[in-house]
Amino acid sequence: MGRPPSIDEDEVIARLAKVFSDVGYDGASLAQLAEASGLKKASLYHRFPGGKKQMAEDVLTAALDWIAANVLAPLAGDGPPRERIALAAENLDTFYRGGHRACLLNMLSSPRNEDGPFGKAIREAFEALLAAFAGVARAAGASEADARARAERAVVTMQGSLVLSRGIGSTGPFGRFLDELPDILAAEAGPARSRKVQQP
Amino acid sequence: MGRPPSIDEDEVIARLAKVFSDVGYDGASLAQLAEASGLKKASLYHRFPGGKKQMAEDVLTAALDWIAANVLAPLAGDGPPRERIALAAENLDTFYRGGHRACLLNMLSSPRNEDGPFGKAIREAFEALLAAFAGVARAAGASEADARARAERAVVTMQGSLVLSRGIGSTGPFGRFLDELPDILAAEAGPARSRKVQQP
DNA sequence: GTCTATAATATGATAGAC
DNA sequence: GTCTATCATATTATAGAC
Repeated sequence: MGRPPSIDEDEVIARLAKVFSDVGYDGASLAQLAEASGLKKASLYHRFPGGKKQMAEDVLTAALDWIAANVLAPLAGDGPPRERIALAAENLDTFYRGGHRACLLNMLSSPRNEDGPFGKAIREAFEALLAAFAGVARAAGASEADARARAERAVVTMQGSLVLSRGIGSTGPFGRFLDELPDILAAEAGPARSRKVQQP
Repeated sequence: MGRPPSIDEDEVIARLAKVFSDVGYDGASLAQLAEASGLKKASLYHRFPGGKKQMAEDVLTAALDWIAANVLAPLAGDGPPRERIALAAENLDTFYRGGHRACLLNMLSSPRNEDGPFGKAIREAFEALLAAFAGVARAAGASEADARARAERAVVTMQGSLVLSRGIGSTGPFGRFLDELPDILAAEAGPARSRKVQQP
């Protein structure tokens, strides 16, 4: 048999993920991917016979699996909704490195979803996240329509805060998104309480 | 003298802008840029001696000028705040083609703002937009801190809704952002009115 | 100002030794 | 399974005619 793997597959995927998250699909060259992974180009092709496209696919799949296990699953749990949300927020913070890492769903997106090799996976991932957010909002007492609106607001705010954090070079916006996530998804106050939000 | 310009410069910039918005900086090849602009590669280099980098810079500058004139200026006007916001929203709808076009600030972003040729312009553009939004929120009666929070929420929602619209292949999220923009920036109700939002 | 033709390099990918 | 060496192509960019 050949040599033993010099690097764990999960570690290779993790290193490739950083490159794709940083510079996107087109921006990632094989030279860069080889450098980052610690493998030579030919070794990368041995592990990913489908080439760069497969690398990105496997990276995306691994990311979505992680999100499914650490964000979607907690949101669908059976504890108090706000506790589920807090756990999901904590894991999103880990996933996005506190806002330092861009979202693959944004970095791998193509102009029209249907084109591009990842359009279908990206659309399904967004829809799964929307469904999970809506589910916990529903569990917190929102109507079906309100839950959907809250879920969209959560996804939109997450993506937008990541874009702005990268744009201004500060993780502030993403941090504030995490802080606000519970109130975005679960009604802020009981039915009889007066509001204090949006008033100085 | 040489031949007259076969295509108006503004039109060339507009066509290049579409390419960069669609596929980003790295994704845009000179073959693609030449095809889209209607000029041959050598003619593009005649107009943009700095090459692809200058094309993207000029495209970004033109976009930011348009935004300054059609979004920032209206927001800083002297009419009723909600009218200023309505005009800004209308022009943002035009600029982003109803949500079909991605934001250059997102497509040209680099991992760390400081790297990349456009980081400084992008950061300044975000800050100018934040300042303009905060200004109109302030004019609508918000405190300085509340105005800043509302401005950030507006920028974050705009960027996030564009990302989600592209991701799911529907302009719905961006359309809803435009609808909500007045309430994001200006207090929704007078001080004495009870709330109806976020309750089914 | 635009074009055809071409240069110089980087890219994605493969062959074949160990 | 990893590597060095290489291939074919696409890329950015330039030269020079009109």
